[in-house]
Amino acid sequence: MKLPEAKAQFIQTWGLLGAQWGVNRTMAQIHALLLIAPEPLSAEDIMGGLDISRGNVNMNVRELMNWGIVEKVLVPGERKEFFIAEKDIWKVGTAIARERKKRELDPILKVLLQLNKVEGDPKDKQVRAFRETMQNIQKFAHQTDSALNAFIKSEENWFYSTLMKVIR
Amino acid sequence: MKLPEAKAQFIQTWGLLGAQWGVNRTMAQIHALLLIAPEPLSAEDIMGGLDISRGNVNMNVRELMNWGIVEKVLVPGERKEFFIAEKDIWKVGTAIARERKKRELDPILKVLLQLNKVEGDPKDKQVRAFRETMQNIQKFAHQTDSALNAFIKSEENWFYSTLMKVIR
DNA sequence: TCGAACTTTCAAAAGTTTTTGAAAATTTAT
DNA sequence: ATAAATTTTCAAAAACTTTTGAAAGTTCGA
Repeated sequence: MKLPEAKAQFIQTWGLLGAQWGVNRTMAQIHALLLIAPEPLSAEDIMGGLDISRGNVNMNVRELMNWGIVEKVLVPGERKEFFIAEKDIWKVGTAIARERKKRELDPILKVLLQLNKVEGDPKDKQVRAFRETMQNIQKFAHQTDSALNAFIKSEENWFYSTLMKVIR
Repeated sequence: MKLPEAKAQFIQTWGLLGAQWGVNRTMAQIHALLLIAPEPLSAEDIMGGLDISRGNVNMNVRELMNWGIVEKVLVPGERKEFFIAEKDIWKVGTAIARERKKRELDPILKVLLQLNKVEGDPKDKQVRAFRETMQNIQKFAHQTDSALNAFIKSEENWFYSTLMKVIR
């Protein structure tokens, strides 16, 4: 396989992976394109490289910047804005974990906290069973939360070590 | 909050969480409904409980069974089939991790293996940079893979493991 | 201040996923 | 063997998400 073909393949695979990770496909593809670009790319480069519209580029690049894995750079002598991707894959990984945690785990932790305060006779089997289920889920969610926080904080060798601690 | 309200709230929250985890919302809601049901539920109970069609119930219950977190049970004297959810949340967690790994990580590992075999002059900066990026991603992906495998394999009852942590 | 270069917005169009429900298939009781 | 009960299928409809592209907004140099 030659380089251009390999690049195209990577962009497409990264896009598919992103889609399954709850990242929109185009956003992941833009990230891939920037990740393997030797130079900063302009909005137009991205439009051309992926064959997508200007608005689409704008929207997704903005989101990538929100996630903290792409940034704007200014190229001397150029009026346009250029973009580069974070190349340290660990940082990319932790950024994704952070975003997902924010979107996914934090809200349920909040609701679970409410739900095991459900009113009712503690002698009622139904009430007891419900509370127990909620408490179990809460414990699980908290463990996951701890593991993710440790991951986000750690710079190296994250999940394996944390996970071992939590599971053990 | 009273029990019925709490149940409704839980179903709705679990559904939203599921949606963000790449599980279809209805599938997650059916799982939630079964998780807090004191008795096995029939297809009709689920249709009524969530206000969805028969076909929808059938399809999503089947998928939950594929994931190994819901099973069919027969209630003596009843002709219908009934369903119950796995109540051990740790098992549910590992099932989800297993499915997601299968869908998400395994395919990219396969492609990455191909991609750092890209042909080209090792003196070419472009080729070198590309290979390096691929190798970094591969390393990251492999570590994630190991971590997930450890998580999935750990058969330990999660309750026991938390208990140990609390006691220790 | 003007206008060219560039970026952002957003409503409508295209694409994708999920749901429905009626028909077909299967199972079970008699 | 029959028919009633139940489950499964699947094409079409509905709901949801993403993309487009033209128009509005902004920035910057002269």
